[in-house]
Amino acid sequence: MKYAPRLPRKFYRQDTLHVARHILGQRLVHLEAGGERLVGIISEAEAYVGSEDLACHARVGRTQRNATMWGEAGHAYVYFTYGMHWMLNLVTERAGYPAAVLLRAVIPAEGVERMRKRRVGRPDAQLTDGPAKLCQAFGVDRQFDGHDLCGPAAVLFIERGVMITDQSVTSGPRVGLNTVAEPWKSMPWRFCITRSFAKQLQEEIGS
DNA sequence: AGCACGATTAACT
DNA sequence: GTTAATCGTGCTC
Repeated sequence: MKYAPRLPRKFYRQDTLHVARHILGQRLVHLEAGGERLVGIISEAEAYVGSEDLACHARVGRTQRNATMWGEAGHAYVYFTYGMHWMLNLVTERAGYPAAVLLRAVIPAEGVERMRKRRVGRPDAQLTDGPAKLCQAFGVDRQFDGHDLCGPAAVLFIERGVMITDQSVTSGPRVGLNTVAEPWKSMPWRFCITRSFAKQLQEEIGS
């Protein structure tokens, strides 16, 4: 069995908005310790760009929690919020500049049984359709903060997937920024695959 | 040492 | 539509 190539570090070094837009259609992969291979096609992502962006964790400066965002591109920034949820981000741009892309949803493609086990009682459509849900389904938590997605030992990384044309992408304001000041609250830095194209992808996976 | 809150979710009305 | 759950984090005292 031959797998698609993994996205190289130079991909993550690009402008964060570009990465957020072009991560759509790529494949999030977790090679579990037990040998299981989990894959999801990325269908929604958001950009968080620098200390000036008042929605970005970097707004408070560098802390122990957000330090990974200041590091080299191509690493995972995983943080804990709301007392119970983990969030997975991909660090972007140059080292020393804090920016990342939040993965908000994927379409399950491989290892669905494992995801169902981690998300007991949920219908398949709700296995990975939220940033905390996909972390739960993929078993992503604190231990992956700082994980090198591009290193030879990576067990969490992004594989090349399908190209998504502009007509199959929507963008809009980021989600959950209730107390964030303008203009940051309304910047259209959230990117989604359209419903119809997502449906098409799901049918291809199912067949 | 104490406190308010969050890049959410699930279960309500 | 609203709200409780639940705790690490960063800020204040």
